[in-house]
Amino acid sequence: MPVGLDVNDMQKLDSIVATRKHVKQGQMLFSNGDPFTSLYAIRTGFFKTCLSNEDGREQVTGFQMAGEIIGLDGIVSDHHSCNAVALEDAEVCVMPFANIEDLSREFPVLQRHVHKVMSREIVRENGMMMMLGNMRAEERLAAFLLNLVQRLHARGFSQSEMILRMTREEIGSYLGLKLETISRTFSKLSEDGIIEVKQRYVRILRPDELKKITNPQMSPSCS
Amino acid sequence: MPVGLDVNDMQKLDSIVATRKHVKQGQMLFSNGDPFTSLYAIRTGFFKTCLSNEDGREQVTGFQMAGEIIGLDGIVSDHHSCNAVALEDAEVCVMPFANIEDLSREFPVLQRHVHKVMSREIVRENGMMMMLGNMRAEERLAAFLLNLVQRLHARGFSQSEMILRMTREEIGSYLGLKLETISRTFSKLSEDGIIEVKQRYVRILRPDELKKITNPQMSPSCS
DNA sequence: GAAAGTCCTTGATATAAATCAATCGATTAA
DNA sequence: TTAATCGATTGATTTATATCAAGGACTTTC
Repeated sequence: MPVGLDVNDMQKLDSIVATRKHVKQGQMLFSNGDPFTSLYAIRTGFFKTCLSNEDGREQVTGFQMAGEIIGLDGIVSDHHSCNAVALEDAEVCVMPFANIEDLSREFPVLQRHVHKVMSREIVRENGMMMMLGNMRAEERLAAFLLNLVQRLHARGFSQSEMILRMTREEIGSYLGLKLETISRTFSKLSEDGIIEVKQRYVRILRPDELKKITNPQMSPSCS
Repeated sequence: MPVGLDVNDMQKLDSIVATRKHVKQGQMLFSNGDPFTSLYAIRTGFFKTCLSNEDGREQVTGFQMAGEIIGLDGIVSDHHSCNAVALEDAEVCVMPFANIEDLSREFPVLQRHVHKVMSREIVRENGMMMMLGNMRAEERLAAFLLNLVQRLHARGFSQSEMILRMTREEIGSYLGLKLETISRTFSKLSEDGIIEVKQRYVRILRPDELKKITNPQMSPSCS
């Protein structure tokens, strides 16, 4: 946080993230209907958030990794409206929302940060609507892989290879496709020499080609 | 606002919504790339927000009516990332976001309200992902009509009939379908005696049947 | 190390929605 | 009033993805 805060101020802000919680792979951090008390900052590990229908259909609404915030869905109704499941053993900071609101009034920089985090989530979901409403399977998977590797790279990992933390079915649910379609699309990208896939391991061999798939109409001179 | 605020406080809060702006049908209130300065509360009229791709594909991300807030997408990057277009002549309150942040620090009730508005939008978009990822055309249109008429009813209009403010193409874009599919699905619901449609006029004849379409797996005893 | 359980891949076929095309109706302009 | 335009409907056909089905590759358990 880039501000002129003194030691006392820093201690107050630290109090937001004072308590931590471990979540084992497969466990839920919170689930639909739970009372909302806190936002969670992921310290380590990997989560999915998902909704389930009355008739059992599941929609994965996001995959979250270290440094990202989950739980924003709970603010509006004081209850969570989705499930947050750890896809690998994880540790989160529990940030009681009452504290966040109190300290936001005292520290404009925190207030601004909270607003940006929420707005970022809105913009991300706007992009998901574009993806789900307009893109073909290959475009969706290409955009998904580029987004994932970019976020991993921002955390110091490779910009070309990764280990997926989720199954084909979960990717499919996120992208509005069936697991078989995800599998076939991986195979297609692999046959085309654009990526290398071995189970959960993915390496991006030709990132430009992958980007071109997400922007199919781009003229060659623009690339 | 249900709080113990004195006259002076009320005047401060009113200052947020001091300036108004008229937007003619077809005009944009803001568009992708515009600097973000304000949120807008719709006083009268009807808007759509939409994203366009590099290659010209358009995704309608929402339809907004009186009392709803648009512009939240701009907070994260200080620039808007979508277009807001008036579908009929409209009037909005211009709410400078700097004022909102200042007064939110002073009035917890306003702070809370801002957080809920943003969270509500996140939850709505979660639901859209479920719709776009998992539902069939008939389910999407049924859910869309029920949502629209419910919001209109909350504003004092009929709970069974409405005039659509948007074209079939715009509905299709919102629901991830083509305009022909929207038209055919309207005709199907009409033939089944569930709704009556004449151009932009829609009347819901059998709301329970419409709800059943959105929850296809519900057993009869649950309805 | 065999068995069981997950997850993934691939093939054959079905299907919902898209696309292409023509017409119709309603509104606006001349 | 007649064009002209825009939006909506409907039909015929195509297509991308889903579905159904079988087998293969890892991983975990005992």
